[in-house]
Amino acid sequence: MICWHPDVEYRFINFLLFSSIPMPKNAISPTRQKDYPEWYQQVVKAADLAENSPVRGCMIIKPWGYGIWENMQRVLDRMFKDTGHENAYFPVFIPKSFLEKEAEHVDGFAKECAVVTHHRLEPGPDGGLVPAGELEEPLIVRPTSETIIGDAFSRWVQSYRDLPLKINQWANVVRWEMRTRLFLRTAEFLWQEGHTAHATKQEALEETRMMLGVYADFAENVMAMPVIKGEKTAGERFPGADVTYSIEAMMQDRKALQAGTSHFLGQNFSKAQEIKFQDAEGGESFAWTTSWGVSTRLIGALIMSHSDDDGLVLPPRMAPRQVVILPIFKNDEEKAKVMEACKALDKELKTLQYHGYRVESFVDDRDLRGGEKKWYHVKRGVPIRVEIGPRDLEKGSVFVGRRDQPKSYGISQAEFVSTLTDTLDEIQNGLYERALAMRAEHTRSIKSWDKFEKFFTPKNKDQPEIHGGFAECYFVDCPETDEKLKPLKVTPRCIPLDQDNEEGYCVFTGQKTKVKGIFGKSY
RNA sequence: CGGGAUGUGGCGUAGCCUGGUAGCGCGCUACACUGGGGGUGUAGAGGUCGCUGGUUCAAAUCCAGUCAUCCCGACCA
Repeated sequence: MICWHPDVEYRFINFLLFSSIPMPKNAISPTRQKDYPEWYQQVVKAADLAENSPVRGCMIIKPWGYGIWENMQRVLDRMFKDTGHENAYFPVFIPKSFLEKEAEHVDGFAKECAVVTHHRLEPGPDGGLVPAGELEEPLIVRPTSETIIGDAFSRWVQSYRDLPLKINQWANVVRWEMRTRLFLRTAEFLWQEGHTAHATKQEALEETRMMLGVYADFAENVMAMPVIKGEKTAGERFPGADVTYSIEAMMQDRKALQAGTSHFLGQNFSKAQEIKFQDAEGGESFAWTTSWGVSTRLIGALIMSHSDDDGLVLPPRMAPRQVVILPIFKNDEEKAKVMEACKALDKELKTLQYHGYRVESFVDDRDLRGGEKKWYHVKRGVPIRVEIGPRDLEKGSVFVGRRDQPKSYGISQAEFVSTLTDTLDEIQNGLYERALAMRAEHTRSIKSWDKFEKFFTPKNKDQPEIHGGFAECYFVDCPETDEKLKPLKVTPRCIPLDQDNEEGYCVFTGQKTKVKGIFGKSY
């Protein structure tokens, strides 16, 4: 600068601050890189999925979030029925004595049970209401329903002809957690729990694995979320189960999320609750039972699998609405024409079928500024935005924005409609491929403790950056292994069902073994 | 339940150290301009500073207690 003058400098700074220098702008702050947990919270908020409730640890699921859950329910419910299950409903309250029957089960859940001790409120001395009418036997708000369903099963099952018994219920459960996060861990959550009883061990085991397969199929093909099917180690097993299987997914911060579990309960619950039957030979046997479940946690998994720094990204098969139509006009005259065209397109799109269901589209004709409206839908993860304005009407075209890519493009309306379901599939598959590539990039086969330790240690200890991932290691499931992992906050996620059966040495104990496990930090 | 922090209009916050009855941003309302993009301007509405008590002429500001929330641990879908 040749001559300096305060005013000049002021204008220069002003220019820098307010002129239209294009700055990379994201709808969500902070970004994933900067503060992943906070990013997650902001996405939930910006997409209007849920909010914290007046009751600590509980959440209010808002329409857009509940819409996702309804889609999950719809698809899963059909899958359950296709594999021979029926829905039923059991009470939210469980007599305390029921929970006491299975020792391991008690240990697992007692610490986090909500207990009902009274059945009435009376005016208190200070004007408020105080509980009165103490119950003779306290009731537990179900943390899971093995015990109360098992009790029913014990009455329903008499003969081998009553088996198998395959029941599912959609319900809410309560677990009084210390620390909660929307969708990932809440004190009350929605889920489905399947409970089955079988005449033979073999059949029960097959059921357990089949349902694990159903979950994996759903996660990968409907949620576009790649998962690893595997068995849980002893330390991670469901309280009271002989074998616990799970599907494990990698989130974008490279932490693992258990997305669904399927338990082989052996005869533990049937013996505790006397689920027994007379077999064909006239002898008396205990049934073999299973239980399996997924919860609203899947919504958390969905968010963290695909979303970006502009907010939620929904795979089309999960989106409550696949298409939003945005009318663009300047005056009433244009509005009339544009709205007519929008409604016609909306109607036409709704006649299309996508994976067995109607395509859901809607016209957003709210009186909002264009940009605001666009970002509203970007943040909510609507897969496809269609803009229609006067110019498009003349050309018979539409302007299309896809949530999975930054750029918009023009296309003839006829072509848009005829290729819509293909485009949706392209988005759906693209999201899966992207998540799969991300997981592959951060999965390592690790053979030494040194490398293992390094893999899971952040460079910056005070403000840990996103690091680690999945480590695939030979290991022996024993207390020594668990102890060694503790300081790293790494846990065995699962023992994958796919094993190559080659021999190696346990990374933690040095013992010879054929078993490989997946290790990671987890939610 | 251990360690740390916070509690001010719908949301986010300044003020608190050095007491003198609240300021800002976003949002909201109205109008105008603008209109393929989260724009601009003008005018408004909205709080007594978590709760209780104390110190003081005077407290959002100091003290005590209490409740709630958040973060870090132990526990967990």
